[in-house]
Amino acid sequence: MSFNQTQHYNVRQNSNTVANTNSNNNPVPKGNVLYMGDLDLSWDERVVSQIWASLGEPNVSVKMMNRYCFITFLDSLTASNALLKNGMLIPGYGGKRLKLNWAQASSNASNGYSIFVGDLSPNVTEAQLFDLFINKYASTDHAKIVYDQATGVSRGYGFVRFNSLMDQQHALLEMQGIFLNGRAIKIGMTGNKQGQLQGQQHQGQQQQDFKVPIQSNTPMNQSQFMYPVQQQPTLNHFTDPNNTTVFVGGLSSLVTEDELREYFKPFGTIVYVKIPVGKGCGFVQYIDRVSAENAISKMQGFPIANSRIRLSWGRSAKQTALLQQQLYQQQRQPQLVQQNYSYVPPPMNAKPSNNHNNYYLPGFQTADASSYSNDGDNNDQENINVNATTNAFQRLERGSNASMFT
DNA sequence: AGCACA
Repeated sequence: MSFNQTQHYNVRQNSNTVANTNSNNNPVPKGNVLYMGDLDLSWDERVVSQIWASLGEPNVSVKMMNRYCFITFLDSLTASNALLKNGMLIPGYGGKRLKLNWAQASSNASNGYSIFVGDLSPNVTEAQLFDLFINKYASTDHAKIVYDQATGVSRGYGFVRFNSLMDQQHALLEMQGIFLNGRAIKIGMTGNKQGQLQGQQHQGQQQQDFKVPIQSNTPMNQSQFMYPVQQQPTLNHFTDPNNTTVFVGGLSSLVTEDELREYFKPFGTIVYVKIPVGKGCGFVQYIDRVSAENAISKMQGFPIANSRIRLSWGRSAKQTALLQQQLYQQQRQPQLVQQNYSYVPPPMNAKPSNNHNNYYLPGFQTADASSYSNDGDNNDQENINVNATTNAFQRLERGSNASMFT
């Protein structure tokens, strides 16, 4: 194919450097924005700007993502020239080389919309993960689990990609805490916070993403779902409106509790800050939920010391217990109790639904009682459960952007 | 990709 012919059409004029090489990639130039990858974790916008200044391009704007960023140049000509420096050693930054490419169009859905899926049981396969989502979201198109290069063992997390933004957004809310092979999975946004992938690059390790033809999907009645049945219909720590604790992941061991407090002070009154030793994480509890929500959405990915923090809701045993108590009092009807998590086959007639009543939450039974009510007489319990959870969702949906559920 | 303290 004519890669080598098509790649040169955006070339610069003053190219004494030019010629040769570059027989690789670089398909379609997109305006004046370049992707820059393989960044050192300690680099922030300022550092990257300095690098470009030292390369003779002082007028760039830098948008940091996780380990990569986007550089906007004055015009596409400047960007083209800059791209020629791909692979060049960065002066003064120890063996680091420039890793550059054209940025993808920023508003593209062509790469789909991904979510992070964590806390996976090590034996979960990509096929299983895919099934879990395709059963509920028709636009699911990829599931990928990250494996340790050396051992081949699952690292316990992966990514699921949708073609539809709606599906991604719904999955962020609805799949939180769903059980898969006995574990409550954790859903979060992928690296960048926008909900869209922007600069998807194909580095060397473009592994075998799992892609399942539609007809091979597990039918609903063979789903791998673990349906938790608990004494109480609990809101999980993501959905509990009383939870005001922020979990801080990716925290450098250099950071002290006092420093962490300073970073999180602007968002509201802090009850306490805790950094357990050796865990690489921390906890910040606010006096109210709104402050915590703001902190999570505003500080997501913020660089502290030599790393970027990842924020999520913390777990608060106290609050959960309290809430359970309240709910218990509303509905003192101690039947239908199964002590621990147990396998309950999904409803035979289950189907994807836009109805909140069918959201599968941990400790929450579906509104369709057919699969588990063995006494035939449906009391009010399910309805109470459904309403409590639905209300929680409505509260969440009103004042939230997706990134606070990561 | 990590969830403590009571």
